[in-house]
Amino acid sequence: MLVPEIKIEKAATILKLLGDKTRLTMIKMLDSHDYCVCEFVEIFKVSQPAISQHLRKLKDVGLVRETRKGQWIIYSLNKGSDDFLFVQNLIDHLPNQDFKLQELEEQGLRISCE
Amino acid sequence: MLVPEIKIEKAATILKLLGDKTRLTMIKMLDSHDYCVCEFVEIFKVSQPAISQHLRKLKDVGLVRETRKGQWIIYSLNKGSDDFLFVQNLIDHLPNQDFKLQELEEQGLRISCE
DNA sequence: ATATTATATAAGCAATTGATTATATGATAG
DNA sequence: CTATCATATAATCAATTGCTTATATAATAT
Repeated sequence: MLVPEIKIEKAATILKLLGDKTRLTMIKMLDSHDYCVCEFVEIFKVSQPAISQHLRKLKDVGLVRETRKGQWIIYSLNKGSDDFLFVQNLIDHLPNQDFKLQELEEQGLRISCE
Repeated sequence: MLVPEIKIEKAATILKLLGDKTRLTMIKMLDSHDYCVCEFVEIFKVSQPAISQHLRKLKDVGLVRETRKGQWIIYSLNKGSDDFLFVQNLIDHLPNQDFKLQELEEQGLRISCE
């Protein structure tokens, strides 16, 4: 056994969650650094509730954590998750999404939650 | 870049497909050896059309191949797929499912397509 | 040819999903 | 205390999903 095992049911649950372009991109983005909800809203061009609902699903399975910072809530990868390695190995195959952050900065929207 | 990259969209499509317990188990099983449709029907306790539909989805994204062998159709992993490494790395985290084959053999159902 | 077996496709349906709008909660600023 | 800003939750809805049954296709056996 080369890698720690994850139960099929749990793996299917995680993969179903990541089988959505928005959530998969979020997770890849969070691999580089943390983001607040309002930044995701700008980036994905969907409503704030839609973003909150995606983040809630990711939080419910333990893939992300939230930290309040004043009026903002910052989301980060939960690297302590039992299944983190599974997810990490997976997102290592995906192209870096830092250009999204750059786009945000060019629009002056990054500063909003600092 | 440590591993070949896969586009976010393609990755999400594959992960959505594998985010189903039946299909994820099928792919893991096929990592050990090939199966015919009728064996999957016995193993998963769902209708034959349900199995055919799962296999069709896996075939449509290129993860499996089919080979006719008389009246049976044998499915196998498509190791030539561009995304095979992505899938392989993923299923390496899953527990072996060979016990399902053993159950089949104990019921005398394995021999049916030989 | 006809019957049988294996598989695929079509149609229908209940459950789930991902979005929206409306509203509630919670923190900060005046 | 009240207004504002950030986020979460609730309600709703159209689209998608995964199953079923019915039927079609394709190969084998008699």
